[in-house]
Parts: sequence; structure tokens; C-alpha cells
Amino acid sequence: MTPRPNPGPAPEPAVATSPEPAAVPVPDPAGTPPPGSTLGMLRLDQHVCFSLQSASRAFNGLYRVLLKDLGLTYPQYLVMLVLWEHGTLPVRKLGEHLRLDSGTLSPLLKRLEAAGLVHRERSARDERSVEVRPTEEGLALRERALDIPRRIAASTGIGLDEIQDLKARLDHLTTALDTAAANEA
Amino acid sequence: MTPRPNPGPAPEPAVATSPEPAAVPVPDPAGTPPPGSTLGMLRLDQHVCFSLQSASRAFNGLYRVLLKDLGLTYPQYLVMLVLWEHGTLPVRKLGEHLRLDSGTLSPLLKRLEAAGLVHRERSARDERSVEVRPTEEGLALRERALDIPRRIAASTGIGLDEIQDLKARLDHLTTALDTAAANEA
DNA sequence: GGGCATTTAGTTGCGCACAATTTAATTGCG
DNA sequence: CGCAATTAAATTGTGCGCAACTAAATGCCC
Repeated sequence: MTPRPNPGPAPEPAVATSPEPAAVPVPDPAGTPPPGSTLGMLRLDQHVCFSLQSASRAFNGLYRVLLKDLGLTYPQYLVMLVLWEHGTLPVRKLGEHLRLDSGTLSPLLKRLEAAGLVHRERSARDERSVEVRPTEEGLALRERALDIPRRIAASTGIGLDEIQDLKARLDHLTTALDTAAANEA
Repeated sequence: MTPRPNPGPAPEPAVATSPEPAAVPVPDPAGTPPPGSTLGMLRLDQHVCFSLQSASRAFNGLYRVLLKDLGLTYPQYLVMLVLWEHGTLPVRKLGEHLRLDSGTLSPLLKRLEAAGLVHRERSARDERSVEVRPTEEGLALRERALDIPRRIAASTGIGLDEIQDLKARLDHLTTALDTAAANEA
């Protein structure tokens, strides 16, 4: 009932580690390890991946604010972007554009359909495939989204050319990481 | 029961939109809109945010492979990084380092505790606070993580200096986006 | 010192990402 | 043709991110 974790019966079996944690059990036997060293590379502030994830989440936060009016989440917005650009697409193609599989897309599309923004229909040519088509309402939403990219761009505080450069580097990085992950598997 | 969506009773009420979707309901009245135009900015390939998110997810995928041995997820690994670097920390401080709140950290830490890697104990000085301390097992895991940054770095396919430059840009971007989101609210 | 605002974690609920599995349709190959 | 392999989507289950809320402890101010 209570949100507290510990006042109950068996909360502190813990592990038979150190009998009494004096003060700082771990860090800095001789100060912060240098960035280039093996130990130093485990420092959080050395991790691009974290900066990357932080930036992505910051984007997400700004989109969340801007998309509130439209009633869309950020992933749903990306789906609508693809549909606005390409029109009706099967789920698989949608997933290729967005790097998402049916496990993510199926429930998301169900929500978009419930919101009246898309229509799903099994393909007549290939009954395995489901065609996702933006409804009139979904198409109309595009007008209300028109100024979002501009507002986002203005918020980044960097120029369009630097954005393009950044994008190119990131896409290159993504390719390299995907390749590595496939080879490590 | 069946995974199919539509053969059931009421799957196709849809919306009274277009009577018959001819072929391509949307795109390109006059070809692809140019990148700089208002319409063109809604193109997915114009969105840094998507490249950013893709790169972040690609990182995540590679980490997933490399961390499998250690039994850690990527977010759990980040938590351990902070604990290895700073030793025992209250949940709040942990969250400041990682940009996470208790809603995310509480269950994650519970899982780390169940795995025997951390110990949680309410602070004696301030009973509101919970101190998160790496166990001996948690500390020992650091040795097994030592070569992960090197393997990741090797997989990025870019130099350490460019990594640093990228990181700096991303951190700057994150700050700008956070500011914008706060002001739009 | 009493009472109220603030702070800290935890919980609940929702949506997304992803692995693994299931079902059905299609393809391919003998 | 018949049957195995492949493909498409959905489902299930787990974990993360975040908003909203709750409970408890502390700080503060009169």
C-alpha cells in the first residue's frame, strides 16, 4: 500500500558484501582517470552514445510539446510524415522507412486508425500484406503540421548547413554501427 | 485467437472518406517538393531528429550484443557506469547524471538489485533519500566491461577527435532543445 | 513548536522498441 | 501438383521513458 520500499518485512536481505559502507566505496584511488586510459573510457562523459541519446530525447521532448495540439506522439508523427510523402504503403514498407518492425507498428497503427487518421486494409493482391492509407482527416492534418519543422529548426540554434552536416555524419555512423552489430552477432 | 486483424465481425467501419482509393491518394502533384520549401521540410529525409534517433537506436543495438554477456541492458549499463565512476549515490543524483527520474530509475534499480549488482538503502541522514551502492559483484563487473568502450569505438568507424567534435555539437544541441521545450510549455 | 510548502522515491498507466513466437499467405522447387 | 521454405503481420512479454499521482520526510516561516 505505502509507496515506501523498506519498512516492510523482507526488504533488506541485501548481499553479504562489505559489512559497513564507510563513505565512498569506489572511485578515484588516485583522482579521476584520464580520458584516454582504459579506465577513463568508462566515464559517462566520454560516451557519444549518451550525448546522442540525450539529444534524441531532447528532440522528443520538444516534439511532445509541439505535437500536443495535433494529438500525435513523435513516433506517430514520423509515420504520418511517411504517409504524407509516399501515400498508401504496406506495413512492411512503412517499417523500412522508419526502421521499425510490425511489433512496434501494429499497435501504433491501430491507435492511428482509432484516431481516424489512417485506414488499414488487407491487400487484395497479397493477402499477407496490409495497406496503410491516410484518411482525409489524416491528410488534412498535414496542413496543421506545416510549421512544425520551422519551429523545430529555429529551436536547434544551429544553421541549416550544419544540420545537414550533422545528419550526414549520423547516417554514416548508423550504417557503421549496424554493420558492427550484425558482425558481432 | 487468430493474429489476423480483419476477418472478425466489426473490423472495417473505417471512416467515410474516399469511396474507392484509386491508387496513390497523396503524393507528388508535381514531383517531390524541394528540400527548402515548406512542404519539403516535412520530408523524413530532411529530419535530423530521425537520423539522431536512428543512430541512437543503432548504438543501442550494438550495445545489446556486447552487453549480453554481462547480463545488462544499455540503460542498466549506463547506471553502472555512473556508480563505477562516483560510487554510492542517491537516486536523485543518479537521475541527474543520466537525465532520468524515479519513474524510470526505481524499477530499473530494483532489477539491478535483484541481479545482485547494487544495494539500496534509505539514507540515515535523510529518510527521503535512498542510497544506491554497487555491491562487490557490481564492482567486479567493471573489469568485464573494460573493453566495451574500445570495441564500440572501433565499430563507429570514425576517429576519436571527430567523436569528440560530434559529442560537443550534440551536447550543445541538447541544451538548445531543452531550453526551447521549456519556453514552449 | 505547529503547520504548510518542498523534496525524494515509489507507483500507475501509457506508448514505444525489440525479441520471440504464431498464423496465414505466397513462393519455389522437386 | 504437392510440400517445404519464405514472407507479412500480429501477438506476447520485457524493459525503458515519461507524465501524473501518492506517501513520507524535511525545511521553513511565522
